[in-house]
Amino acid sequence: MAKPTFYITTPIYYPNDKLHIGHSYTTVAADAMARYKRLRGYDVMYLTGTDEHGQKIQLRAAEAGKPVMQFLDEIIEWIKDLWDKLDISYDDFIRTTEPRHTKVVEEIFERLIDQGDIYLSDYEGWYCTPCESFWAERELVEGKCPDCGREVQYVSEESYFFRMSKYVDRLLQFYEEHPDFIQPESRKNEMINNFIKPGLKDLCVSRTSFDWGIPVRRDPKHVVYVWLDALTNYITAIGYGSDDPKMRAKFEKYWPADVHFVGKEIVRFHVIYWPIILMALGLPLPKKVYGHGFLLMKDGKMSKSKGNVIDPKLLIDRYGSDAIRYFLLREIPFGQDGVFTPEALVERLNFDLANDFGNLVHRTAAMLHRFVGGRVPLPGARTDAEEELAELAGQTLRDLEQHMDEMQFSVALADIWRLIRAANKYIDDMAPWALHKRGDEERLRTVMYTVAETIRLVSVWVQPFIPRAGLQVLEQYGIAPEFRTWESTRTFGAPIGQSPVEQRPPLFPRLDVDEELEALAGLTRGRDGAPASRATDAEAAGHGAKQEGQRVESTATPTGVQTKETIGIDVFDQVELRVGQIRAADRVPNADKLLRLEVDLGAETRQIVSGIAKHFQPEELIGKKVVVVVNLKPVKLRGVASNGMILAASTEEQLQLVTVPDFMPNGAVVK
RNA sequence: GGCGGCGUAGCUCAGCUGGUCAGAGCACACGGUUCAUACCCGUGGCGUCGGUGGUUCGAAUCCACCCGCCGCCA
Repeated sequence: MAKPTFYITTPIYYPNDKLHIGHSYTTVAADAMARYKRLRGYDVMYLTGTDEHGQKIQLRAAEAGKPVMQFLDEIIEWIKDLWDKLDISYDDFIRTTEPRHTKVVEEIFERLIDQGDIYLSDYEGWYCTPCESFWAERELVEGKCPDCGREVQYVSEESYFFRMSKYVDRLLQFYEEHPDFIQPESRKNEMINNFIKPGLKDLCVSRTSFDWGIPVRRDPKHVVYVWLDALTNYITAIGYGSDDPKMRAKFEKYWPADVHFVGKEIVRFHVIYWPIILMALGLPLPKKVYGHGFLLMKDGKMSKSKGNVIDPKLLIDRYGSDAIRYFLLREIPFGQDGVFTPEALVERLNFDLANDFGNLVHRTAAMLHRFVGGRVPLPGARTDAEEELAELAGQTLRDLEQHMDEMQFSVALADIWRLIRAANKYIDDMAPWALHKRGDEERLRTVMYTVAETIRLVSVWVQPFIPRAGLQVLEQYGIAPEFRTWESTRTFGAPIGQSPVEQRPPLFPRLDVDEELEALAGLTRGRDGAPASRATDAEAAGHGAKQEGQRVESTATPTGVQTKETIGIDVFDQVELRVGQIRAADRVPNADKLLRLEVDLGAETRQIVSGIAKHFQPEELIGKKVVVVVNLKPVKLRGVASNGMILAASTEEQLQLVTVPDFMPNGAVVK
C-alpha cells in the first residue's frame, strides 16, 4: 500500500528585503511538522518559496541599480542559504517568476474570464505607492496614507475583478462542514463577522499601473495582481496545469494540501479568497489553514525603525541552528504571539538544552565508560523504578503525538522534557556510582541500560525539532537504524545492549548569561542606524507583507583578516565615536561580568554598562580616557541602563581598553 | 464605534464542558549528591486566580457591569 501523503506549505515570502527571524519562525514550524510526518511514515511534500512580482520589487531593484531578475536572484540566494543554515528540509522552492508558475497563472486567468468569474471594470481610490495599498476616501488620515502618513494619489484604473460574492454561500457551508478548517478557531469568527457578513467585495486581480507581473494574455497592458498570482503557487508548484503528465500525477497525488501555515495577517486571504479561487477552478479545498502568531520583541513588533530587527543568520552563527529552532518552537505557543527576549533565549538554551538534555547525554556516556566498559549493558530484572520510567515514556509518546497532531509544538516539547527531567531524577535516585562502588553489577547494568534506552527514545522524538542533536546522540550511542524509527519508540526495552557508546563533547555549551546578553544587545541594535523610511512594521510572514529590512548589498569577497561584509564609508560614518573619561565605576548587582560606568563626555556624563568586570577592578578604571560609541541605541543590561559602548581590544584571555592620551579633551571626536 | 480575546505566584504561563484547580518551569531560601557542562535531586515560602455584583449547596472556572491590555474590522 502506498504511503499516505502529507502536503504542507509556508507562505511564499516577498523578497524585497532580507527575511528576519519572524519568517524563520513560520518556516521552522512547518519544517518541524514536515520532519515529524516523515518520521511517522508519510510521503511528505514540503513547499516554500517567494512571491516575486509587484511594483515594490521593481522599485527596490531600481533603487539598487540592478536588473530586476538579478536583484531577485541575489535575495533568493540569500534566502536559500538561510534555510540551509536552519536545516529546513523543504522538498521544493517555488519562485513565482518561474515558467511553471507564470504559464499556468496565465491560463487560469483566461479560463476564469471565460467562465465569467473575472470581469473588467474600473478601480477607483487613493493609492500609496510605497505601501502598494489602495485606500478609500474615508480611510485616509488628513489626506495621507493611514499606514505610513505619506502622500497618496487618486487613481482610476481599469481592472479585472474576481466575482467573490457568487461563492459566499458555498464558502460558509464549507466552514460549517469543516469546523477545523481555520485554526486557531478564534480567527474564524473574525473572518465571518468582518468580511463575509457585511458582504464580500469583489477582489481586484489586475493592474495597469506597473508591469512587473504576469501579463494577462488577452489584454497584456494588465498584469495579474497579487493574490491570484501568489496563492496559486500552492498548486502550480506541484504540477497543476502542467504539460508534463508526471507533474500532473504529482498534483493528483498531493492535492489538496493538508495544511497551509500562514502568519495571522494573511489568514483572510487563505480562508476566503483562496478557497473561492479553488471552487472556481473546480478543485478540492485545502484541509486546514493555520494562522500562527508573531514573534514580538520586548518593545513590540519587529521593525527597523525601532532598531529591533534581528538577522537570523547572526543568531544561527552564534548559537547553531538547533538552538534557534528549539527556542522558536518551545517559546512561542503555536497560534499565539511570543516574545523574543535575550534572557529567554539564553535561559532556554542553558536550562533546557545544556542542563537537561545535553547533560543527561553527557553524564550517561561518562558513566557507561567509567562503570560498564563503554557499551550499553544488558539489563537485568526491572524494578518498580524502571517500570515507572517505562510507563512515563509510553505516556510521553501518546501526549507528544497528540500535541503534534494539534500542531502545538511548544507543548510537544514540554512533553519530551518531562521525560528528560524524569531520567535525570532516576539517575539521582538510583545513584549508579553507589551501585558501582558497592559492586551491585546487575542493578548497575539495569539502571544504565534504562537510562540509555530513555535517551534513545528522546533522541528519536527530538528530531523534528532539533535534527542535528537528535541524530548526533543516536550515532553517539551506536543505535542501530531499526531502533531509530518512530515506531520503534513504542516499545521501551529495545535490544540495544552491547552498543558501543562514544564520549563526546557536550551537545550544547552552557552559556555565560552576561556575555550573551551583551552580545545579543549588540545584534539587536540594528546595524544601519538609518531611520526607517516609514513606520510600518515588518510582519512575521506573508505575501505582500510590508517588510523593512536590510537591502542586499553585493557580496563581498572576504580577504585576509576581513570576515564581515565590506561596508561603505557612509555606513561607518553612522557610528559616532568620542573621547570619554571614566568618572565612576562599580559592579552591577547579580552580574559577574558587568561594570556600571559613569563616563564624562564633555557636554554630558553618561551611564554605560560594560562587560569587563572580569578584567578590571572598578577603582583602577577611574580617570581613564576611553573611546565611546555615543550613538548606540540605549539598552538595559540586568536592569541597568547603558547608553553607549566602550571600545576594547580582546583575545580569548585578555582585554584592554582602547585609551586616548590625557590631553585630548572629553567629547573629542574619534574617526 | 462593531466583533473577538486576554488579565492566575517576582517572571513566563497551564488550568476543557463549575466541586483535591490553586498548579508547572524559571527566580529565591535551605538541604542533599558527585556520574556530569558549578550539573542534578529534594524541601520551602510566596498568589484575596484584574475589580464589583449575581447564579449555585459550591466559581479562577457560568452571567452582568466596570477597569486595563491586545487582535480583526470600520
